[in-house]
Amino acid sequence: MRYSEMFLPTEREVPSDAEVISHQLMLRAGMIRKLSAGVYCYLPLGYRVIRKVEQIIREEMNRAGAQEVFLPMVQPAELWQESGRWEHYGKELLRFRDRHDREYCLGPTHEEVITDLVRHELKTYRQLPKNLYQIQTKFRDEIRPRFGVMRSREFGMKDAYSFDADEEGAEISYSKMFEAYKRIFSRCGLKFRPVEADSGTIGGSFSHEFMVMADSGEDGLVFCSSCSYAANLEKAEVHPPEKENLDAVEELPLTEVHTPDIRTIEEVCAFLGVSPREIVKTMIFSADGKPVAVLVRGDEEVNEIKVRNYLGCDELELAMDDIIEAITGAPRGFAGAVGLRGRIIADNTLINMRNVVMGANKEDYHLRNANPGRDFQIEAFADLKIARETDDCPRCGKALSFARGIEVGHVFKLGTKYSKAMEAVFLDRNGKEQTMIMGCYGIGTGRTVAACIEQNNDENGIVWPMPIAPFHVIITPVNMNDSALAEAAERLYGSFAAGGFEVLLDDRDERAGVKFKDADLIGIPIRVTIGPKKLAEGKVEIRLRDTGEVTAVPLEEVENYIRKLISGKMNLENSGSAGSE
RNA sequence: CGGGGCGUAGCGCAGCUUGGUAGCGCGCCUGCUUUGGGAGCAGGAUGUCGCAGGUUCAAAUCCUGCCGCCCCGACCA
Repeated sequence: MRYSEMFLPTEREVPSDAEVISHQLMLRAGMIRKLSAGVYCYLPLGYRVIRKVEQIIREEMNRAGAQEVFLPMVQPAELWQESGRWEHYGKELLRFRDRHDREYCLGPTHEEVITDLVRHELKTYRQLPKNLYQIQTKFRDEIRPRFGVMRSREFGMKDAYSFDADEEGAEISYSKMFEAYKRIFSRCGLKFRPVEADSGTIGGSFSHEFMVMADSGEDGLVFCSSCSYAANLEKAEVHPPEKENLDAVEELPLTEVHTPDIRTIEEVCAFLGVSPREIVKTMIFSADGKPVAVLVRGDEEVNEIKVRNYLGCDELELAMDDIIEAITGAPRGFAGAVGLRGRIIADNTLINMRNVVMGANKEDYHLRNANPGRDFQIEAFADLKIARETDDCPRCGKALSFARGIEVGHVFKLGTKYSKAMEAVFLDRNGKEQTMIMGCYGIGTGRTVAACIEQNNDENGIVWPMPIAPFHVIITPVNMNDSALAEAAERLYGSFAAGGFEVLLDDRDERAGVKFKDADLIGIPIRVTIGPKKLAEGKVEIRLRDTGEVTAVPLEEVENYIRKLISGKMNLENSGSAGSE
């Protein structure tokens, strides 16, 4: 490709509305342009990278035995009503009507469509297992799209769906995808980590997220310093403390204390001279419209995902002030368990609580020495808090580490959630009807590219790993008006292209500095600089984008030299964390 | 949806408080010079000042409504 002919509008200034580095660089490098909130155009440079990622995904999915299909983006409401998600998916599902007033939605994911397809065609255990995947544009009407293509409303995704006759088969399908994902992200040159995850609205029993390690990531990650435990912070389990024998601890008399306008934990601590550990925080939630009080220790935070999963509700939100007043009889800031009307559940950390401070359910009053059993009843203790540095690994008890990551892939064991609801059944070898066991497996393609940039950039721009670089090599003659340089560049360009390299020839009539800046910005791994001094010696300079290392190479050796460089940087396929196959 | 902010040339911004018909840098076009890390000089083009209504002799500027975008929160493969 000739730079002079390419649609590659680079920007030297940082766009003001781009927050994260990958978004800034994708805009500056001319990879994407925004059309509307959370909706982006991919320009040639950006789309080349997307296609590289897609190709790696295809190769690995096919290798793992999956077959590519292409499903509709526009989906009829009936299918979603059948699975129950027309009701439960919420406002993220973009719904509309056609000219006949029939209801449709834009596909945010394709479980319904694929299950419908498969139930009509697969009838016997002999036809199972099957794994079908597609690379498709999805639409989710995100409340707040942000970070460019990292969290957009319209986005590219590879989604795969497995159908098995039994649990063992489903297990195998899952682990095949798990291994394929490790290979895919390794080949993309990413530093990543699979973690246990909550399965969210997709549902199912068990899931892993593939997280690209990045400080700008939206997800908190927890992993054990000693064993292999790793989980999304949303999911990270916390072991209950040892149950202590509290018989020796005297239950002191419950006392009401006047605490004028003292609401927060900090204020209560300061006012009463106690530590947050001695306080019980009473959070009032509305679970599918019904109030529930969740108790946690004053120094802990409620993990709403855990609460939602424990209660088995669809919607969970902090209750509005009117609900708080209705069940506590006091304004926000003075809620407590004593005399509270409604369900009360408590985090495990509180199983040994004795003589604690909590709100009095009365404006400007708190209680000292509240005790469960005597003063209030707790329906159940459960793991409901957010894991912290002070918590131990739930598997081995050693210290936990925390990091941030970007979710680029997610594998789910769905079980029979969709196959049951939509009657995807087959006959087993005894002629008996069985429900198919499903799995689903997603990879965000645009997000993978953005995550890659988050990990691979410097002050000058993007630093592409070779396997997904939009071009392998850029040829930069420092002056197009010097015919010797221009001709040498043309000859190299011809031989590189014939040699199968993906090469960009910067034939623009620009000063060397401009070309160097652009080459760095768009992140091409190898730059061949053609300048007058070296050319007079029959040499060109080869500069590596990642290390900045420069080598002078004789013209006749350049092609071989670069061939070796490229294949050397492509070998991520066989590197460390790639799969075990 | 709640809170905050922004909308002026392709991009980044000033002008708005105190109304008088729009400016800077970068980019773009022409010419000359220059040519190894975002060149210099000279000349030039480019604006429904987000939209609609109102106040006024006069509105980018004041008022009202709407739209779009960004940030924080709630939400989320």
